[in-house]
Amino acid sequence: MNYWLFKSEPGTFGVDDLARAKDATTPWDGVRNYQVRNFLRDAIRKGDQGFFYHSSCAEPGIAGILRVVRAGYAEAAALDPKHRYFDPASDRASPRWYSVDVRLERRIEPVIGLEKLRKHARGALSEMLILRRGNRLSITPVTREEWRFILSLA
DNA sequence: GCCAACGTTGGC
DNA sequence: GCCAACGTTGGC
Repeated sequence: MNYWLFKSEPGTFGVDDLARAKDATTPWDGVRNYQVRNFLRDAIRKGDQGFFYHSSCAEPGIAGILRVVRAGYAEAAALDPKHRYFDPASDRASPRWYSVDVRLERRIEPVIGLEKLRKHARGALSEMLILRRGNRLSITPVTREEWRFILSLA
């Protein structure tokens, strides 16, 4: 089983939105970066866990724990001409974009803030991609050690 | 294949 | 709103 960090802006879609969704489950869609697309298509498996990270907001940080309940499949939004994520270059036979389904396992309250994570940027979290300057990937891998360490901060 | 311009991201 | 960093685009 692998661990990931899923990043989203709560103003667009945050933990509260996921909690309200049916079965607290949603397709993680809208990814338009090829490196992250490859994670969705090839690496993220059913049963994997992830942190739900809130970015571009008043309190950036980890706000919940997710479970992947469906592995990568062709992103539906890219195939829907009426959807804002529609991409005419994607089709069902050879999809360009992928999504996985995630379910909210639990919230983390209070949020484990970015500030708190940074305190360990030279220690246990020295390899943490989210702490790297300029990192823009919306999904990043998390090691088992990082996962456990961060949970201990909660 | 290069690279400048542009758009997006995300912390502050 | 600002700015740094990065990915993508498109002319050449």
